[in-house]
Amino acid sequence: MNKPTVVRVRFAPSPTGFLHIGGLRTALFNYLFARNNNGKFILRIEDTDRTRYVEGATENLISILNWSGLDYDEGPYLDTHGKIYQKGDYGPYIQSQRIEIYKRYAMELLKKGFAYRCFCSPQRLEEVRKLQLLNKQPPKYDRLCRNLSETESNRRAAIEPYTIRLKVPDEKIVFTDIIRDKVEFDGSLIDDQVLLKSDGYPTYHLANVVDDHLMEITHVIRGEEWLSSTPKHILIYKYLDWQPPQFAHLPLLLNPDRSKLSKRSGDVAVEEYKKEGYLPEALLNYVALLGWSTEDSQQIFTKQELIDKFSLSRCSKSPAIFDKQKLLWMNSEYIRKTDPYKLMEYSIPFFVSYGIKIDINNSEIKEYIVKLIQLEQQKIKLLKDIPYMIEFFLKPDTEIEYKENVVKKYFYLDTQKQILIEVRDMLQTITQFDKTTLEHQLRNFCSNRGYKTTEVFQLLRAAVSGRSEGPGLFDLLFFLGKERVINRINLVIKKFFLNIK
RNA sequence: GGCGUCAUCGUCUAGGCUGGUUUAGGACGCCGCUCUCUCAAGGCGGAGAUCACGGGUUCAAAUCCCGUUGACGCCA
Repeated sequence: MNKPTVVRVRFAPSPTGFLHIGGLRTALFNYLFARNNNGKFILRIEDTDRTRYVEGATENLISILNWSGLDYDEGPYLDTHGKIYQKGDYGPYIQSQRIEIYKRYAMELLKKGFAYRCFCSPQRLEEVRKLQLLNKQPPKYDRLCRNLSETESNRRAAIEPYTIRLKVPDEKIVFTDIIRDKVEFDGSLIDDQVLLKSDGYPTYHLANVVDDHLMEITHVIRGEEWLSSTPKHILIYKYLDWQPPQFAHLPLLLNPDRSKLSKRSGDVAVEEYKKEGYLPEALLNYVALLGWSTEDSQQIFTKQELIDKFSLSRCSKSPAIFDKQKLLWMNSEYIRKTDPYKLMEYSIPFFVSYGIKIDINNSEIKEYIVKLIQLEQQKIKLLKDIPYMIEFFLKPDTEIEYKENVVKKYFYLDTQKQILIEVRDMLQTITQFDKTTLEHQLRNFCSNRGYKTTEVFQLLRAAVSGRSEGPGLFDLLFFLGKERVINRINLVIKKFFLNIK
């Protein structure tokens, strides 16, 4: 009886820093594939390369993955105190806690004759490599230790450090990739990969294969940079008598200069996008379109649509450049559709870093901010922009910043002063200080006195906000309130027109 | 250096398997007009791709085949 095969996929990052945009895309595709197939999505931490380990990187990875909304079914999680705990029947999910397992399989390979001990020193390896490069040969281990007799190998193992290498046969290794179809490699050209390092730690290749098997991973969905090492993995499966999973190698994500997306050029840390005020849904939606598309070229997807419509067969093979402009557009699309109350909540940390203190226990001020956000919602591209866009509603009248170009343009003519005085006096008489009344009165004011609306409205805007752009004037005045409006006009008259007759 | 992968507007891509319905479709960006108290958003329109190149198969190729080139990745 075959048990029904449940789709199981994993995202297996190395904790070497922050979660990378490329990593997020890989995680997303795994997530979508799992959810689409009613399968399991697993997080595994591949931290066996101790030289690249960064303190706190695992916690970081988990928390940013959490922020992105890609929930997984098994793996390490963070508790409320930020401590790691693990959940799932296939654990531990952190490779550094599985070292003995890898050792065991390395030994099995050794025993079966599919691997061998290599006693070559790093210095000798380096010399061999140099010589090969000099002769324009591909740098590759010369297999010196491959033919050591068993007794010789055992004898030296007792007294010398050694690594364990895979015996790569001189034959063609062919496999079918879901995205790329048939891929063929010549075994005679592949290096005898080190599986177990002299310190007893496994290399990526061994640990990865062992875990994928033990965790019953059915589909390996990863970046194209792993395509060339796949034949080695296939070999390990074969030698251990295991059924290999199906492979799908995603096209690479590139910098605008067409190099592999890297930390060196541009922002690649998901953390950075969070800090800039991108919504996770927008980031995910954008990244989903890098290497995947629907036939009708749909651009905006809900998460559920993404899950329902996703399929590996619609993934493209060619690499994609990460285009920040389009991401920005998509983010504003999402912000426009987000509930203003949520936007208010999301924007609080951005107010803090902007230097505006908001009393989060004061529901009145929060309501007010929600209204203000609503006024500008169409224009917000990043959450980061919110404080700047509405700060003049929140600052005391005396702290309004008057832009230089505004002062030059609006606060220097005698007629402008006159208009301000007249408008102020007119506004003073309005008892119903609401939008419709304001609009009605201001338009009447203009037509009665023969002023152009643009002239008066922009002048008023400048006087109360210090800017030449912003929300509609009547909204602006209404949400400021009569008292502050009058006060600000007076302040401007005093401050800028004092020297004018 | 070897091996591998890829190749449609500046960018993301549809179409390619099952050749003609494609004067190659959509999205971002760009430009213009419009709406308008401003900035956006919206509406309308525009520019932008000899489908990398060369050869073949065919009445017909972006689509099938072969080769070349380029880009990128991996191996240290």
